[in-house]
Parts: sequence; C-alpha cells; structure tokens
Amino acid sequence: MSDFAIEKPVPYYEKLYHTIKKMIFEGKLKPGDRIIETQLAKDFNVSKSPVREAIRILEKEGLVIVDQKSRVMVYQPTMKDVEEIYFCRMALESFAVELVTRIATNDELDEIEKTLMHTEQAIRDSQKNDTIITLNELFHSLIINYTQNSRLQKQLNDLKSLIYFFRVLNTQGENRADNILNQHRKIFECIKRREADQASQAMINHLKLDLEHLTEILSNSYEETKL
Amino acid sequence: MSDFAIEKPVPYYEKLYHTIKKMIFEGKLKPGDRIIETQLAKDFNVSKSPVREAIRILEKEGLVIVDQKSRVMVYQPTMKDVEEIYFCRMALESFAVELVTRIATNDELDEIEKTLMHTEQAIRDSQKNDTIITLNELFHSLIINYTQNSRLQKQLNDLKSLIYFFRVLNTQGENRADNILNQHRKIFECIKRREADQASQAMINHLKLDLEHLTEILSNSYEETKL
DNA sequence: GATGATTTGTGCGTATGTATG
DNA sequence: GCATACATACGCACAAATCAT
Repeated sequence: MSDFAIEKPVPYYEKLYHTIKKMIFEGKLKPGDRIIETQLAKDFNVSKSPVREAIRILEKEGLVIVDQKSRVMVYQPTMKDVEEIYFCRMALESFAVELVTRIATNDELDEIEKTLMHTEQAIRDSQKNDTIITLNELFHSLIINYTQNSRLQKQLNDLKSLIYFFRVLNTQGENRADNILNQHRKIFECIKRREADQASQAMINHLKLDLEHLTEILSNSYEETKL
Repeated sequence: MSDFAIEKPVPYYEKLYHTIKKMIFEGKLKPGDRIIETQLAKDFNVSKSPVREAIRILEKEGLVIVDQKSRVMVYQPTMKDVEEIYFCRMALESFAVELVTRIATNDELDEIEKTLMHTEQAIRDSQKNDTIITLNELFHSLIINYTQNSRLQKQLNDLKSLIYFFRVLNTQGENRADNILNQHRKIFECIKRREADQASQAMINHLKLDLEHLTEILSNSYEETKL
C-alpha cells in the first residue's frame, strides 16, 4: 500500500476561508457584523492578502456581502432571501428524491431507514436538539448523495449555508421534532414503494411546511432580528 | 431626474474578474489553458494581488480550477460534469416553469410568444446562428426571470457559464434550430393553457433532448476534445 | 540523473486614497 | 479641516516547482 498522499500545504487564504466560515456558523461573527480585514489579519498573524482572497470566496458564496463603500459584512438573509432559497431547495431536492426513488439500491434504502429509526430513538430519549438536527440533516444528505451528482451536492450545501443560523429555530415549537420525523417518514415510504412522483411531492410539501414554520417564527421575532 | 448615481469606482479585482471571464467566453483562454497570474498582472499593468482575488472568485464559480500544485487552469468540463449540470438545470428550470405557469401575467406570456415568433422569423430568414442562439437563450431567461427569484437566476447563470463553450455545438445538426423551436413551442403552449405539470414535463423533455444531442456530438468529436 | 537558472505561486510591509468622526 | 480607520493596490522577498544544461 504505497499510498504516499502528497500532503499539499494548505495556503493561508484557504485556511482563512474555512476559519471565517466556521466563525460565522458558530456565531462568533453574527449576521450584519462587520468584517475588518486589517483586524482579521492581525488576529491570525497573517498579512491582508490571504484575508482578502478568503473574503472574495466568501463573497461569491454569499456568506459575506460588500456594501457600496467596500465594507465587508456578514450576510443577513431577508425573508425574501429565505423564500428564494427554499424555492431552490424544493426544485433541487424534489428532483433529487425523484431520481433516487428510481435508482437507489436496497442497501441505500436501509441506510435511510436506519437514520429515521435513530431519529425516533433520539426523540424518545429526549436527546439534545443538536443530535436531532444532525439526524434530520443526514436524512436530506443521504438522498442528495445517492443521486451521485456532486454539483447538486455543492449547490445545496451552499444554499443551506446561507440559512444556517435558522436550523435551530426550525426545530422550535410544539412537537416540532415529531412532525418533521413524520414528514421524513412519508417521503421515505414513497421512496421505498418506488413511487417517484409521490416522493417528489412529499419532499415539496415537507419543505413548504418547513418554510411556513420558519416564516412564522421569524415574523414573531421580527423586532429582534430586523428581517 | 436627480438621479445622482454614486459612481463607485470598480476595483481592479472586479474588473479583472469580468475581463478574465470574458476572455474565457470569447475563447481567448481555452479550456485546459493555464492561467499565469504573473503574466496577467503584466498584461493588464496591475500587481498580482487583484489578479489573485479575481482568480479566487472564478475558482469558486468553477470557471477555473486549481490543481494539486496550485496551478490555475481554465475549467474543462467532463461528460459527467455536463450531465450533472443538465440534471441541475432540469430540476431548477422545470420547477421554474411550473411556477411561472401559475403566476405569469398575460403580458409576460405575450413576451414569451413574441420571442418564439422572432425565432421563427430568424430561422426563416436564415439569420446567422448567433442570433438564433441568443433568442433561444432569451426564451429560457424570460421564464426564469418571471419567477422573480434572483437566487434561481444566479444559480442558473453560473451553471450555464460552465458549459458556455457548447452553446454553439448544441445548435449543430440537421434541422436542429427547428427542433428546438418546436420544443420551446410545446413548453409555451402548456404555459399558455396554464397546465403546470405538463409545462414542467415539457421542459424536462426539452433539456433531456438537448443533453442527448450534446452527448452525441461530443462523443463524436471525442478525439479532439478529450472529454 | 544532478544542478543551477527561471518561472510561478505565496505572503508580507508599505503607500495611497477615501470615508468617518 | 484634521486625525483615524480602513480598503485598495503595489513591489519585494521567499519557496517550490520546472526547465535546461
């Protein structure tokens, strides 16, 4: 096994890209916060060049925005943005699940089913929210991965990044976890019965409900979030 | 009309991004060509910093790729890539047309119809291929725009960029322009009759045929293009 | 093959211009 | 206006890869 992987030294701009992204996900940089390249360069003991390159990538990804005066800030999705993103998710994921219904192997179906069972278990055990969220995301990821379309995966990953903050909000509410699980189950049943159209429709319904739920929660907390 | 647009000076990195992109579209930089930042910096009389930032954006967009040794090259789509991209287009555009069928105003329908008539005229007049290609693309653009979803527009724009080279190839062949026009007509008829599902299906069929046609042409010229 | 020269990418410090208070 | 903070861009230094001898 002469697998001498060439360990390519990761350049600073790439490391910084990941680091800044992580800081946004972890809330160390909040939506609307300014990003000062000088400051970041100082914090990480690097020059501004790699910081700027990292920012250009994040800008293209949509995670940071640059205003008229070239000031960089963390992306703050508007309600319209959220709707647009969900619309795209519906398009991509409904098509994906339709395809997967046709081509998935039985092993792959088992894998999805296992995830649903783990989720059920987690809810029953009153596991902390994070675990359940992760399992829910795994459900979607499995379907997307089974299409074996890497571009689709990338597109959906980027879309989800943009509303990452809301993943916790989305699980708030009475019996919310159970509701989501039931919707996932419905989708899975369609897949298992190899009913592509129904699976597709079930996915759209699921995402529509997700969006409605999110909309409601967000409009309730309008004052704080200033969407 | 006190429209004092603040003329924000466009920074070099942004200009360079557009310029390089244009060079790729115009074939001055061909798929697989190396991009030397030192060279570009010299050519445009700028330093390497803005060139590098432009490259990071293009890299994120997928138009250039960076190999293991950090060498930058123009993206060269593989057959698998083309299929993946078309798959995403099917998902997004079929969903888009479905929505548009439901919400488009009559004026908007007229606009689409007008485009089809212009195309017919252009074919009858044996206009040059470019005109017809532009009109065909306009057909798709109109539908996408009428969804009023800017993110969808951006996603599809980026996708189309990645296979921009093939737009000419796609119109090659016996009666190809007529065939495409007929498929567009079918889609439009569904929209006009407000039959959302049929419109969606017609769009998928259209793109499937496009992909098949492209696949055939590309596999014929396999030797030259090394896909 | 080894080795020196050249090309190229990575990253830094500094200068300049612009906005903000 | 003046001072500060910041983004933009440049030229240089260094290192790694490539090429020629």
